[in-house]
Amino acid sequence: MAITIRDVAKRAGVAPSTVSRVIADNPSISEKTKNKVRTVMKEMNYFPNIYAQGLASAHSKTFGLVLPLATDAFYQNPFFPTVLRGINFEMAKHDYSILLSVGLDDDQRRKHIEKIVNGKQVEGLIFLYASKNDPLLRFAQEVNCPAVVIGSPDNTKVHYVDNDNDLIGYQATTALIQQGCQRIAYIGGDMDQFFIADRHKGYERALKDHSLAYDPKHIYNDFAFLPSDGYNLAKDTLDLENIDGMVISDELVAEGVRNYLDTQDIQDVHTITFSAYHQGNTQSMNKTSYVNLNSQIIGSRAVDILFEALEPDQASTRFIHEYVDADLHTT
Amino acid sequence: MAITIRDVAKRAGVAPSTVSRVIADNPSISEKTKNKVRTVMKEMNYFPNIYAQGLASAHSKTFGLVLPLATDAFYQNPFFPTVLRGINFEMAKHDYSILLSVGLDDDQRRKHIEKIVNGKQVEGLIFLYASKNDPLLRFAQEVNCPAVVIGSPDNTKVHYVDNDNDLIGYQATTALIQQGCQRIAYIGGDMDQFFIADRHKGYERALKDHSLAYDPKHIYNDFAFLPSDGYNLAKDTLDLENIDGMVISDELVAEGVRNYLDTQDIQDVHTITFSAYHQGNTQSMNKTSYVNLNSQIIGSRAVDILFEALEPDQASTRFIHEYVDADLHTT
DNA sequence: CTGAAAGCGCTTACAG
DNA sequence: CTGAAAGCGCTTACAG
Repeated sequence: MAITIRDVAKRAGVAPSTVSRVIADNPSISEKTKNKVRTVMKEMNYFPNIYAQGLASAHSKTFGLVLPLATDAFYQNPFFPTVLRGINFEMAKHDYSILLSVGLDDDQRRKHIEKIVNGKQVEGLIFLYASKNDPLLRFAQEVNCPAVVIGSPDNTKVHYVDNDNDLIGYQATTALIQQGCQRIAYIGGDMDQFFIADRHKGYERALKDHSLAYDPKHIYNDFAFLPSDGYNLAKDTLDLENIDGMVISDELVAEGVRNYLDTQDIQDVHTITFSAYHQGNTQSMNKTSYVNLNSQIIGSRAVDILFEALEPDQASTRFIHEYVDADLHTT
Repeated sequence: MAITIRDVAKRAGVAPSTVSRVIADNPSISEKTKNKVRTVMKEMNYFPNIYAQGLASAHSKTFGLVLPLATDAFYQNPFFPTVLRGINFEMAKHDYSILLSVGLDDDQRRKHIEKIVNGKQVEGLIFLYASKNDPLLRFAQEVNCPAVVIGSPDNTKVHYVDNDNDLIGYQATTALIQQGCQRIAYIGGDMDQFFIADRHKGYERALKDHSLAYDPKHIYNDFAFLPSDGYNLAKDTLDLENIDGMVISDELVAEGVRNYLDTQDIQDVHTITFSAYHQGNTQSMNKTSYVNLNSQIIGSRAVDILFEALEPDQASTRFIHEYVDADLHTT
């Protein structure tokens, strides 16, 4: 049917094994032979059968990407495409592919992962979220499948990459304090999300270090991560009279809040948020600061770590916990 | 190394070919044998090697999912996770996997697709977008790779699924007219996007059919699809004095527009938009209508069509162009 | 209803 | 620097 390595070999006047080595760019093959074989491959429009390569070499050259449930607000956030871009960038370098693992419920997702991991369709897993007591992550650990989490899971026996959310919460809050804010609110969201809770910790510590009182009334949670929610939050819930600064964990929420402030022409409230990807077009507005999370870098680092984890020469089991630097942009 | 079909066969006291047939649930194997073999497979925690299956059977059991460039505003829209949910739902039924094809530029994306298609890593492609003169789509056609587009491409020689955007543009506009609107604006966005242009056509036709004048001043384009843009559009650009209804193509933009209207307490302007997935929590507001696009169904239909296209018994080449019904919800 | 055998298209020691 | 041979772990006619 399809054209195979034998066909190429025959036409090029070499052995199939030689063609195979040319595909792998094996240094023991002479440039002359390589050129000849490559020319023939082009002529015949030859492409190696990936499944045959995978079976023979025991390398599928693909990673599984584990996404949250498809209903998750996660997908609305620029974080997702940005980190995906980073992952893709790094995988392309290594000529690896991404197999998606979604699923309508945990059971379905687990079965799928079980199948692709045990069935050797993937060499490793990238978790695009960190959640409490994740059964899928536990499974990966049980079967000893190399895995890296993007985020900070409640489980240290796994590789992960993240921003240092405690630190950036601290930095963001400190930035507002240095701009003169005294009554700073923390607009979190779901405190069950580790990054929300960690940034909150940093916020709290920053207040303390600068001798400002921590006031539970200034902590806002329990709303979804959508701009309309930010807008409505500002309109209906925030006690704007008693706030001169806000640390807003989610950038879409921050956008909604700013829209409201603009509408009401409220000019004396500073805001700072955390941005996966800073679009050039955003005019740097007055009293509007942000922390660039460099999420694309998080994605590529995750891939790098997975490749490291795949190296067989690691004497000991160790887990890489890496924090990607974020940069503060104040106005 | 890993446990294979031979190990299972030995332990179960049958031939490897029998085990293979049990895996495939081949009806020619007795229930008794099936049970015995299945028990052993469980005991030994056996999972078939997917690459070996794929190589031997010439079925990779995976489809490639072609995404737009990672920078695309597309990812911000609920359409993406919703359609992904539909795709996943349908693929899970058939026990198929999804291989992602992203890429930082067209060249990289094309090379990757070339590799996975020619290398038999995927049996078909699902395009999650329709764009003008898409080189990737053209490539799929050239190599005769089964493909289905989600959206309406400028190319009829391919399968596709979409809403009937002309029709729903018509229906949405008519709904506003029936609610008494006379000066209806069309908030589109990028007229290069086929769905924006098609809904606009329907809008224009509805006006005509109801003897309302088409006024170019009422057509708004050239802004991005983000809620903040909707808000700012309403604030700075829209001529709200002369508008009593708006057909807003993008639901996030619509959200921004409504936020602005609420703020200004403008109550006499109807809006209607198109929604990929209607969240239950949205209180049905006054003069706020929507068209449910049933995007999840679009996703599952795309998968079904791809499976149909894979059937070898199709005598003639034919292309399926399917429109998924949308439902109008007025207030 | 089941088994023995060939084959899918590669890679990789091994030998030279 | 290159080739012959075995093997990766399955599936699938073919035969009985």
